[in-house]
Amino acid sequence: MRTPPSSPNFAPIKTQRAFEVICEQIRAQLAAGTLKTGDKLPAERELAAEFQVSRSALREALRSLEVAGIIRNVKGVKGGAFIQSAEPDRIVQAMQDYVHLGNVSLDELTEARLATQDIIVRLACERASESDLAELEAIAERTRQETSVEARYECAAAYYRVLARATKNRMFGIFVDSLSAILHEFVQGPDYETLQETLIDSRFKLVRHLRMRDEDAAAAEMRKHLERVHRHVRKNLKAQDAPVKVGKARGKAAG
Amino acid sequence: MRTPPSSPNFAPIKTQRAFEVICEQIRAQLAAGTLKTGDKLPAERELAAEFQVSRSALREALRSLEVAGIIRNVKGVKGGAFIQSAEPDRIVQAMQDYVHLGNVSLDELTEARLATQDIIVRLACERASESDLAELEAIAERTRQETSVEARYECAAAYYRVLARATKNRMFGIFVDSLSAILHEFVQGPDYETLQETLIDSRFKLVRHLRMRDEDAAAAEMRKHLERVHRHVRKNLKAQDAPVKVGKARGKAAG
DNA sequence: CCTCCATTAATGGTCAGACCATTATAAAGT
DNA sequence: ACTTTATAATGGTCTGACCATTAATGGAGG
Repeated sequence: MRTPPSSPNFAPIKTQRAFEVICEQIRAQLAAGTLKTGDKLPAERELAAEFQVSRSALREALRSLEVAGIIRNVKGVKGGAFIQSAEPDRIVQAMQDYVHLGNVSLDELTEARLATQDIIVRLACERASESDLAELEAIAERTRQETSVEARYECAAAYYRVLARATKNRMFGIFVDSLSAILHEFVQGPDYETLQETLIDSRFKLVRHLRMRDEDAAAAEMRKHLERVHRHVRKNLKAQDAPVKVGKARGKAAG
Repeated sequence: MRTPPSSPNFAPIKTQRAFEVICEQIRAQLAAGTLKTGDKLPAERELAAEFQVSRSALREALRSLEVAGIIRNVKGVKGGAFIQSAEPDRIVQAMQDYVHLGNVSLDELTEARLATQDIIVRLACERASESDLAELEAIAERTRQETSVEARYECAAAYYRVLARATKNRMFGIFVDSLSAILHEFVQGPDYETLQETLIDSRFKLVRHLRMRDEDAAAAEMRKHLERVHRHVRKNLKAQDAPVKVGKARGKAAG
């Protein structure tokens, strides 16, 4: 079973299913610019005829594209499949799935988050506009008024999102959103409230540092904050069965 | 059309389609641990009966899960839908789609890459085992022997992947893979070869720094390397029509 | 007893045609 | 001019069928 080091690089054969070919063609038109955001694809029955496949096969293709966030299906006359503008939701979903499949530990997530936020804070420090900063303050203020845990989480997510936006680089927004969404599943600790005052203080402090363009102070504040949250989350791992584990389950079919 | 600041937070209604409910249920079982990697779902016809939906609806659900990388469908007797172990491919695909939908510029990608690799190099510097380092050297050596552009790209991707793995944090691997895949579409410049010698040198130098655990030198080397690549890519933007643009196309249906 | 090959049954992939729910538009009524 | 009703297009679902692939079964031949 040895693999010669400079093997002829056989391409793994893969039965091309109809819907895959369709997806490829549409993705290709997307990459080529023939299709762009807002465009509408022909109706299903029509498209099926064009591709010369059955409607069900075509539908599976459309379903794939929809799940991938590329199109959006709308019912009724004048409905159809519309090319969507890019939303990071699907990436977040994909990362979430990845974690659920049991390959990433809480520590890894936290470390990635720490590192990512460090960059973000520093970039935001350079680039945040006054309106960004004002928005951050507004969100911090709103957090104080919210009571439900869920609403406060929403505020936190919004805060991080605005902070990421202040870097003027959308990639960071994606990373942050993904990590936030995943880590959110761990929160829900009972004494979540006790942290709140400290958290809100920290948010305001951070904005002050940003406004002073004090990169290091801002980064330090963020780090302190995240570590505090991490310690808290760690102690309150979602009760039942600690859904995230590292080990790879290598089991074979259990049918 | 104003949105009150503290609005009651109406949830956007959304017709629940059958296949979505199915997906949710399966995802839930996944998050709960009832389903785990390697498990096999019942056959389509059986599952459809269980959910009391038609086979087509069920298939659209399975298709979604497959596209999401959660299951893998295999034909034939003893075939079926198997829960997959986590592969970052889908995340990469999602990010690629995101970029294709026209929201991220080359500069953004490069900046994100620079920042990410900086972290990775520093962490790898702390944590890389000798076997990691040896593997990196082996890949660099192999790069020198490869001739085709495509093979060399493969080497580069492998190099970055191993480097990311050396951080012992899978999240970084995902980020890097995604960025690599996307940036790969930009490469393909004509004088790609002229860079090669410099590139390979750089790879070896980096490993030396890592082995000395000289974090700053390693990070600097990586930075220099990436900036060189970036300058090159920038000059050789894929001929035709520079597929990545920043502006948001806000057009409405063109059916 | 073992090996090899044809048969068979289960399964995913595809197809064809139908009906339902939703929705924008057109027509009709007031 | 406005409202109401019909109409037709469209996505979502259902039914039932057939095909291609594949693992297991079982028999033929050594």
